[in-house]
Amino acid sequence: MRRTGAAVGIRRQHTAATDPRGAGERPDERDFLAGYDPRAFDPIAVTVDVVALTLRGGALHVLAVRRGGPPFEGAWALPGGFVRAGRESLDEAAARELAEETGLRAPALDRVHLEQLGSYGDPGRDPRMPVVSIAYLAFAPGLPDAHAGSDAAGAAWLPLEAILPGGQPAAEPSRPFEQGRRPGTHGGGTGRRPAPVRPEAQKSAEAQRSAEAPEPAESPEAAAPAVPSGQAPVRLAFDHGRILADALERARAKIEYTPLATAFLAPTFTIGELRAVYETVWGAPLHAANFHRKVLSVPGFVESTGRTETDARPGSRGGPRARLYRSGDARLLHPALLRPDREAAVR
Amino acid sequence: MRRTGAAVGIRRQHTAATDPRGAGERPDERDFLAGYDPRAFDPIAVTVDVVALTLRGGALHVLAVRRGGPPFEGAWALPGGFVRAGRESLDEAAARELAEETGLRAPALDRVHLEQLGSYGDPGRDPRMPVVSIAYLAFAPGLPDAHAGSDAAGAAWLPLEAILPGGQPAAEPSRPFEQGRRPGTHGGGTGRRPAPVRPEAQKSAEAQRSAEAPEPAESPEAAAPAVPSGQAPVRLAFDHGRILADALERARAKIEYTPLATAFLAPTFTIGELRAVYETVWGAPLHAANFHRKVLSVPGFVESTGRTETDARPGSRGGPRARLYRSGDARLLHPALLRPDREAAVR
DNA sequence: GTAATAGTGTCTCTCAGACACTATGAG
DNA sequence: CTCATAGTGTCTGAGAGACACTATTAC
Repeated sequence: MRRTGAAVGIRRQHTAATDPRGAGERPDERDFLAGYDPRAFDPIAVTVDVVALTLRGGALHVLAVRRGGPPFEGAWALPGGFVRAGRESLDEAAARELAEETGLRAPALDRVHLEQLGSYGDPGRDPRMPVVSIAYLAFAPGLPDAHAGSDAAGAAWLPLEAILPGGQPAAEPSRPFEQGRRPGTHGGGTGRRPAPVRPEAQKSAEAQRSAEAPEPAESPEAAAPAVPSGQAPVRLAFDHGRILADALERARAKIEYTPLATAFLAPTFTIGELRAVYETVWGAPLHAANFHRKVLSVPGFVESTGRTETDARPGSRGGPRARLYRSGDARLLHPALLRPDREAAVR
Repeated sequence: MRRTGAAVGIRRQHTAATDPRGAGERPDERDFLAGYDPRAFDPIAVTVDVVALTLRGGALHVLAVRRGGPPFEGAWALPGGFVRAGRESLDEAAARELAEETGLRAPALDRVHLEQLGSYGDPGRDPRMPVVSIAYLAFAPGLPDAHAGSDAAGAAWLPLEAILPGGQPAAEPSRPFEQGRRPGTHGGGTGRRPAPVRPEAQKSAEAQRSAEAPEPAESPEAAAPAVPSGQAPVRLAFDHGRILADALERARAKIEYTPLATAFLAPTFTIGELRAVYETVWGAPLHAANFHRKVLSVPGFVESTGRTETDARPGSRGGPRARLYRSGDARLLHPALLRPDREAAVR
């Protein structure tokens, strides 16, 4: 029997037994009436949760807020909130939540890519009441520290590797972020290319917090988990771990056939920076020369600005000034970039 | 609904109505109340809608129900209904709706692929009240006539071409279902089986009602549209037209990289039948010889049964007996099948 | 100087697409 | 017989991946 990833098998549900509502009458009638008085039904809360991804110092980070009360008090969770019934669309609600948590305003916010990821509504996912969450996925360029926004007890960018060690579903031999990048570990994670492991990615987790990306000023009163320190996997509240995993897989797939990787970068960028995005999100090193040629060969992916890097280049180890590009007008990459590996994902 | 005594804040969130984004007070306090009594919020109804696609006589059909009351009384709509709060997951709700509408029971229903498509929650999409719909997409093998299920005034399989003439986004020169086999065009294609396909699809609208798919006992009072007669595009109720368009695009993309096309077929099938699925869903003719080789070369896509067609082959105009295959165990096609042309279209 | 990067050239292998061709069976 | 299909052989062009190589800059 087929069925891919998120597919569900169908089982026959029976419901009659426990249905407290009228037995004889046509369900449609009930629905009709319920349509006018939804309170005849058990209420379901509708929220949006946002998985906002960004790159800080060469590592993927996700925006998280600290919960100030039970359940999961003190735990990290995805930012989100209730949809304002009838007054905003789901997309608008997600954008609003993102803006509140990041403190971004219009101009900067426009550079953020936001798309719907999926909905989560398993019974019991919130112990208090039935809640359906519509999850959104956001790609943002390097952002300043998260605002402990208006309605967030504490917000911070957490390194993804602290939450999803190894990187994700579909157990692959290639462990994206942690493994293979550490000095002591065996050569290359994927095994493909032992040498060119990018040092940036390597030191990212630590180096970042200390120097380039000092963690956001923690909400003072919150004593609990500061930004997690590398090793022990952080468990997100509710089913947010699963949502995050789904989001990561979506992000990895999406940059294959769309130019959205550029959404992680400044308006102008070098091919090397773009390659770093792919390497970080996919968790695998890419062949620099071929990547370069490939990107320039896909119509509409990037367009030249005619300029080159001029200022001091952070972390540069030397080399010629790279040319600067901006995002092109293509919405789909054609042909798509191919993720290395993939073999294992099939079975 | 259950509530736990000590509940605090469902999530840092302000109550929608007030949302003073209160200066001093901790938002979490308000959350406390909000989480505790969701009725403090304007209620949002949560429903699932199912886009069930099947192939009947060489044309894509979608399951639809006729609305028995306002709004959109008499119009066709996607089958769907309210999620039973706290007692079923979204997936289960979708499966339940599909079962009710198709009248399918366990064994047959297990062969149906069902996956979440996306959520729709624009304000005003239902004139009566705020409703968020989680849409599902189903691929089903040729199914019998739709049951006027327990809660459906009338249910029927409508030819997609009657609703989305021309087929959908990305307006292509290739018109999916209507475009005829151009004599002189290379062998295969939508034009493959000129006899069965064309006329069928064309007359399907009428023929179906009279012979092959007699409309489910029409809801007597509903005078409105019988199964739409070919030409005038049917407008679905609510935003279901857009949902259907999204579903079709998803289906077209999904069969590229998953073996889900086989979900439209019987447990065993020929390569020619499989190709007909692709041609119908993509609305474009494929090169028969290359398709054949390609399918057999993708690991895990199909596996041979060792048998060949034996019975009378409907619509056959001669030729050798085709070998029979069944679906393989791959979840992803590797490398993927490529859709002809491709242009722009991204969400 | 060394080391690392930007960018180009070019080879090989895979695969998609096109065509040619044989074999089979319905009418 | 004709004609449409099932299935195989094979060529060509595009493109991915690998490697070699030059040029440029930080240290």
